[in-house]
Amino acid sequence: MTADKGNQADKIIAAAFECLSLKGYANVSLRDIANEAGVALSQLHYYYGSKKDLFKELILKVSEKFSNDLENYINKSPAASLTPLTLVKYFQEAFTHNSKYLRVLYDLLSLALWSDTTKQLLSGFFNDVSNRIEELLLDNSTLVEQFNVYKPKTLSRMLLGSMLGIALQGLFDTNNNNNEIMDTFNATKVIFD
Amino acid sequence: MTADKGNQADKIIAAAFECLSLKGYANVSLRDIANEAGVALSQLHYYYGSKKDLFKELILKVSEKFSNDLENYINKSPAASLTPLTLVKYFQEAFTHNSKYLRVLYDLLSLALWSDTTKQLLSGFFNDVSNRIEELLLDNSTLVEQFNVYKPKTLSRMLLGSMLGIALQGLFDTNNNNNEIMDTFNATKVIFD
DNA sequence: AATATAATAGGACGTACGTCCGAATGATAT
DNA sequence: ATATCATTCGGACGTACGTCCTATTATATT
Repeated sequence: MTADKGNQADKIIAAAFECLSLKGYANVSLRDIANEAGVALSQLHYYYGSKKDLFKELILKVSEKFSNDLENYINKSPAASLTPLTLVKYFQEAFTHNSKYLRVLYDLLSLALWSDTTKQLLSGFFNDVSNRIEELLLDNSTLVEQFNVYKPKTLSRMLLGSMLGIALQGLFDTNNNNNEIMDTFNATKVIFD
Repeated sequence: MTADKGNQADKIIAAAFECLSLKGYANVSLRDIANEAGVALSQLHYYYGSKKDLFKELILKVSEKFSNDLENYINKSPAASLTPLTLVKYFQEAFTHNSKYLRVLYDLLSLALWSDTTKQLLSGFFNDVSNRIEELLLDNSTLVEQFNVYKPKTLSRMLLGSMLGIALQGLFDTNNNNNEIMDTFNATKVIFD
């Protein structure tokens, strides 16, 4: 999502993301984005046609980035320690170092509450991530046994939901006390005791 | 939040809520609200001064309603069965019968990501609810013992976060399969096994 | 070098928005 | 009945927005 000099279209998307992470969709105008990108307003229409289409593209980029990040995080973990806790650690890391992305994700989610096309895009993203978590669960046979009352799909959705909700809560901590939020993430480990 | 005939100010707030639940903050204009309320546009300025102040009022009303609902739900549960699972059941009920309120809550949350005054309002609300959950936890001495590794405050935040996240996820289920979401809520019970 | 195509910029267009004024109406007190 | 104050309304004002047209500049093709 860093600006690729020379590629105007990417520069615009990157600027859109930057604006979004600073002010949120409701407060961002195409003029803001054009300014941030250092580009004429009309360029946005030239490359993306409409505001809707521009943000459609942005959503695809953001969810792709999230999926890739998660995948990389999983892959760099030693296979021996690959558990659902990997997911917890990933969210802790994301919250600490990429809260900007989390804010944008939630902003886009709220957008999707009222727009069917956006909803479709993001529910696809949710499904992808949730399926990936399900794979993690299934890789661990003792876990499957431990939770055999619940379907792995259900468990993975529960886990993902918890992560998202705790992170969301953390974004509202006015004291900005990261320790408390990390502890809250950690508390989900009671699930695997 | 139902329109109180004769009280114009309340009628306007109720209309604002209705519009919000249908279209979301970003897509609602003061003219929409005035129409919904059956009132002249200028009345909104007369009673609330500005759009910001109107929604500030609305946020207070909505969070009050949430807190009250939860409190009522807790109180009508038999004391014997008063556990954190009460919270799970409350969210299941809210999701099934009051998803409109949940949608509005998330919309307002996303608003708060970018507005300090809104953030303050809603983080106060979060704290209230989280404190109430903490009381529920503390009432159950066996639970306190079971989870003595984690502070009750941390556990309550984890629980609330999980509920919010799972509900959020549910709002994006395009198949609208309520059974799956209820199962996902139920899966949080593994915490108390 | 000449020509065609793509990219960029400036700026105009209509629209929808939040705000708020001034007049009309209703209610209340003297 | 008159005066005072609160309430309601229609509509105007300036502004900011998304869209898109036209002219200009850069790039590629012959």
